[in-house]
Amino acid sequence: MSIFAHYTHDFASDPDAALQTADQYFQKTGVRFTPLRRRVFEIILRAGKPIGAYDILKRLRDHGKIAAPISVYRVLDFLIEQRFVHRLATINAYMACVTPEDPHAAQFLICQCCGSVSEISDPAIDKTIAEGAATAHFKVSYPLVEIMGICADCAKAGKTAGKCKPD
Amino acid sequence: MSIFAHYTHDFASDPDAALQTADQYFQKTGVRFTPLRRRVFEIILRAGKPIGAYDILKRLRDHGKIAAPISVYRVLDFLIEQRFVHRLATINAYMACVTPEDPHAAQFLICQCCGSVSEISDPAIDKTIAEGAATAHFKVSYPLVEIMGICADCAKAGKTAGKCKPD
DNA sequence: CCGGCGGTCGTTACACTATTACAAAAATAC
DNA sequence: GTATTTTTGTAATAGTGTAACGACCGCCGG
Repeated sequence: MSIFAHYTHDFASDPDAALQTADQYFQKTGVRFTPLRRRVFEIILRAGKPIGAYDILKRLRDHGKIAAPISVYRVLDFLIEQRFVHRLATINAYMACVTPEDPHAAQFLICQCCGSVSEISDPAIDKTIAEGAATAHFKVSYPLVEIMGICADCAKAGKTAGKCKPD
Repeated sequence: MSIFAHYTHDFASDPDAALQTADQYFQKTGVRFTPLRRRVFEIILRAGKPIGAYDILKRLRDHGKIAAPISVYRVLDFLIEQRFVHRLATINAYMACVTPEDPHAAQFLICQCCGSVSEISDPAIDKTIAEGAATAHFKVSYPLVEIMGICADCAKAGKTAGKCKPD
């Protein structure tokens, strides 16, 4: 259990449970969770870390599915809209979020050394952003916060942004 | 004069002055501000809004310069490192910042209707992000905040995220 | 039953964004 | 003036995302 456990979504710890949650959610809402959509969501969940669109495509094909990029992007758009998946613009990757019922603004800590990403959900950050935008009379639809830096593990190993190997 | 004037960088209002500032800055620091780098910075300044790497390339070529994408990207890396240019990850575009001497975390308000981008620099946002990251023992190198939504002008015209034409 | 309708998916082609590898040229240092 | 470092050029390619169009599938009303 990491030091972030109380703070991050344990989005990758149990893909099966997450899929079940999704099944129930879509059953309840009547939104169509088709086999393709479910399959893509499962791939993202089992990746255990952010995954690129073309990696998803590769894994679809590994399972005998013939698919084009556009199929993946369409499903990603759907899953993002349904709040089951986040897009990380800085690294062009996608990761799962298992708490779509609880709409929240998420922030991401992206390690420049090891590539790991932690999702946090800090209301204080969300609040100051909302206030800053309001000052500019700007109506927020989606606040994207991607914090680049060095994670605790890499920092402990003596790594820095410029040099990702220990001294 | 916009309502943001006290709040945003008026980065595009006077390209000539910005270029002069850059000239002086690089003279002072001894960092090489080559003709190509200056030319690209000028193009970004005169664009008056975020501009893509290939648009920069096009404009270089319009002025008789034969150049490849890599040239533009190298210059962009340089300008970003020198804090004269920001990269907007969500829209793959670049825009000028005229206050590199005053290192600051910037936040961007990106209008989903008209595509305009305002740069704000809200210390409160910066502070809460720093605190949130510290809680996770994460060492921040660059906090990226890109707030998607509807700008004041478009909101006034009755536009929304889904429908970018007035009712 | 079936015809229309909206949503989903397949197929093809393409546009846009960014990088690798190596060579030439220019500026700087000794 | 030669060696070294930095910058730029050249060519090819990798990676990311969309457009356009048609087929299919489920659903609803007639």
